[in-house]
Amino acid sequence: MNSVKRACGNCNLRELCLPFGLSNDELERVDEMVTTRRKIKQGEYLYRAGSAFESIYAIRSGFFKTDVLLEDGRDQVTGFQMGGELLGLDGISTELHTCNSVALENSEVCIIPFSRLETLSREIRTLQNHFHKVMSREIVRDHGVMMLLGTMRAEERLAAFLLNLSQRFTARGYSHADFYMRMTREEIGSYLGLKLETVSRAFSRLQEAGHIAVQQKHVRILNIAGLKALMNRQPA
Amino acid sequence: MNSVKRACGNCNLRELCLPFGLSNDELERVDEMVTTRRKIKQGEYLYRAGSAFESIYAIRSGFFKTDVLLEDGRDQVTGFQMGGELLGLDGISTELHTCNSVALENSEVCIIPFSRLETLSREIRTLQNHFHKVMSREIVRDHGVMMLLGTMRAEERLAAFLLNLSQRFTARGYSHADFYMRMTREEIGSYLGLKLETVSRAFSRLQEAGHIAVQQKHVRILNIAGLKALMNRQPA
DNA sequence: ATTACAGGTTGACCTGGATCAAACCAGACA
DNA sequence: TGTCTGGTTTGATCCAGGTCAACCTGTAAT
Repeated sequence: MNSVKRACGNCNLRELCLPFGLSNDELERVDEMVTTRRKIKQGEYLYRAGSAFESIYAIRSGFFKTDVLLEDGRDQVTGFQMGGELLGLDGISTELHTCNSVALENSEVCIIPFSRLETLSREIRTLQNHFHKVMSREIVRDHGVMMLLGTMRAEERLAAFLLNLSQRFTARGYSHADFYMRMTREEIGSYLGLKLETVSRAFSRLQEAGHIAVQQKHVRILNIAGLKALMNRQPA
Repeated sequence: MNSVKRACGNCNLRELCLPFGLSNDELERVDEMVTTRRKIKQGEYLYRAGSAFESIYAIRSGFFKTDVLLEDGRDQVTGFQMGGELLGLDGISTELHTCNSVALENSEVCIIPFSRLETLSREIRTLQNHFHKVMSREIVRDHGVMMLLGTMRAEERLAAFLLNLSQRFTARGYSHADFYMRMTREEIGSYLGLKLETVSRAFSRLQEAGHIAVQQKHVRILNIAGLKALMNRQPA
């Protein structure tokens, strides 16, 4: 943990993150709310299911996954998060975290005490509205995953996944067509409702079809249109 | 559409719905916000994907489903909603609805203009916090569905689904063990990521195992513990 | 009562992805 | 430089659920 001044004002993720669309004045007030950061090493937990919820977290750098697990040991990755995205929204409802959040690379988050966020968003309309939009966006994203898990075949799921990553990398100023994935095949599989072998085969088939070039975690997208077309194929 | 006075104060779903935990004073102010209701006949749309978002809706009576559809015609039921639950939260993010909402029986909703809800929740802390909890709960629910779609086998999915319905009916004062389902096998299948035939077979197998008694849409739960145990079985 | 029809059940067969098993590869470390 | 290890790829086989098809049931209209 370390405290900071001018957290948000200087952050280049500002426009992707919570302070989106705020005036300088308002930005300063948000800065007062976000006084501490926390570094999380690769493999460490940001929070665990069942622990008390007090804050949400904005990713300043790095990469995370969230997962839930059943009593019997089965688990499901519910999302991968990158810079500018918020973690911990699931904890608001019961004031307990309902999933685990693990850093997939060395990362840093800004700590946003939730009660202060509520106070401030009673005072700043723009902040309030934007926070609501962020929560709503998470719901929409989840519906997309449900769609994917409920109706798509393995290759379509992977195509959808890669397109989504690509688009999020683009929004952060990275190449849309050439990136390293931080997660393993098994984690991708868990997220997509597939086994790691199936994920691996799907990668191979997309490569054979000339849509992508893969080498371990390094992916290059060669034919975006092809991937998109794949997603909209009728099943069977 | 018809206007009403004392919408929430007289509503027996008050404690399940948005006004949860409000004082009488606050309740009156919420009443002023919720001035109109709307009846939707079975099969009619409350809203459609792509239409402008202006309000969220609280279900006063009846039963709904929401679904998203892909260009190619495939669709996925993303949820079933009953009295006291909110509809339309997905629309906040883009100010366009992202799914369709259809009444599965003759229903009535209270219209909650979203901008007024934001105004009021800047003034009433309890309302603000409760609204955040409701949104967060939706995210948690979605994670549950992702878990179900990603890791469970057909019978487990159906067991989880029935237990969830049972629990929600209980919260509304209906029998936890004896209810009519408003949705078809196909709709259940779409929600659970299964074909209707598989849903039908799963019903039959749960019945053979003595966990439930089914006759079309009428379900009786005979062995809750059995259903719960089923959900926590290791796959294969 | 008779018919029509949407929804539900059941059977037979097929297939995509799971499972099991054996290499393979790249980076870490001695 | 070799070897260890966690992750990945690939092959062979299996099976849960999909697909196709026939039939049943309850409701509602005539």
